[in-house]
Amino acid sequence: MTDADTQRMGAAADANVVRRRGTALEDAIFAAAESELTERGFTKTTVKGIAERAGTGKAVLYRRWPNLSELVLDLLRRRSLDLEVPDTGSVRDDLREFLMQACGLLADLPPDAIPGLVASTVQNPELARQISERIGSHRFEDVFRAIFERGAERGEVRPGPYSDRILTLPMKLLRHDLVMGKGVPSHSDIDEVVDVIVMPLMRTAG
Amino acid sequence: MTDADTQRMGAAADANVVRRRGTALEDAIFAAAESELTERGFTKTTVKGIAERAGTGKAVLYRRWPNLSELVLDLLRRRSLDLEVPDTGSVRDDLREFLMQACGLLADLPPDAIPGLVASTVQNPELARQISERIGSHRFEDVFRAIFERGAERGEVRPGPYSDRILTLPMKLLRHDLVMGKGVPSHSDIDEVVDVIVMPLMRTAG
DNA sequence: TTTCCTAAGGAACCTTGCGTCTCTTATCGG
DNA sequence: CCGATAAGAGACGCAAGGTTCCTTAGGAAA
Repeated sequence: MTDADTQRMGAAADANVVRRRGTALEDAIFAAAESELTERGFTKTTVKGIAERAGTGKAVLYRRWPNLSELVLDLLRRRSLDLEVPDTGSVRDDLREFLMQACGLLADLPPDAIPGLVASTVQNPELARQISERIGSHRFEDVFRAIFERGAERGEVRPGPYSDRILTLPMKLLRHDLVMGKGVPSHSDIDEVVDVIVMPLMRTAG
Repeated sequence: MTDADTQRMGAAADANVVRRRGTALEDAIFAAAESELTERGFTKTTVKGIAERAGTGKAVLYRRWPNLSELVLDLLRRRSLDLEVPDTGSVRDDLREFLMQACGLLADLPPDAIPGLVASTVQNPELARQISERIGSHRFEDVFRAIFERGAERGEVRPGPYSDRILTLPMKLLRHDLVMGKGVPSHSDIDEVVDVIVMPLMRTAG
């Protein structure tokens, strides 16, 4: 009986051994991934680190995800994108409310997470699309359109139709700071974007 | 005499051996780096690949740069930032001209280069600052201010002063796409940013 | 309860690239 | 010519990505 055999038998006899399956295991993996990302950043996070933290083996992770980036992408997928469309009676307040919600979705990601994900998946158009979607892309346009159209009916802003450039403007400005490593936009950042750029632009006759 | 000894002596006797020093060597390294980046993308480019392509050893690269990211950053540094301030007589054309120049500096980088660089350096504030600068940052504000002030004198746009939010707007929008892995903005991207966002905003009474 | 199937968990393995070190010697300047 | 230095080549250690193999816990069905 070799040392390895002894070790295996030892493990098998260990009363604390508890194997998880399915959802419970995946929850543990996701929780471990979030912690590793927060503590180490995306660039320094490893599959091994997540596996160990989740109390499992690398092979278990690779049975589910082909690589780290797709695991992290799945982590983003779990966050609800069902944001509420604010209806405060004022375009300005609707925008501020919604942008705060949207930015809050990514508040706990380390600054290198988005650029790191983008860099590692840019060659794969489908993954690139999913990332773009997860961090707020085309879905958000519908919300902004609804806010502007409602405001146009109240005479607050110019009437539509609104081009993609307009509908993507607010998120692009805030996301720019996020992906450039400046961290999550603050409330005053959001206020400035709305008050200095978006509202003046939307009031013009165009 | 071992095989390794024979090999070394063989190399020493090789009439084609030409060692480069200083600038000539660095030029060869930068040229190799550009080619590797173009062919493989940032994520797949290796120090080894660049060294081999430059006909030198890894240690030579590490004598100059602590890692690949700083080599690539130095590559960006070599590109002149002395962009001309256009004076076409029209704000719109000045903007388009300048933005085309600015974007042209990065035209040959693969789409994962900027996000990759950002991700790998975000934890280092000084490097992050330099990258931000290389892909168009605070220096450009002066150019935009000059263009707008000239236009205001002609009555084309509203008068100053112009906040940072205004002065950073065009580059942020283009840079957003760049960092999101969309590649270098096209001329029509630039036209849209100018015509749909910047000019209407700058014409408003504010 | 027993049986069977399957995936969990652990460990070993291979490859690749980062980064380092050593040694020979080409190159340049004095 | 001589001396100093960095180029070039190769070896090395380590870590992480990804893979494979084996034991066995866990769940479902009989």
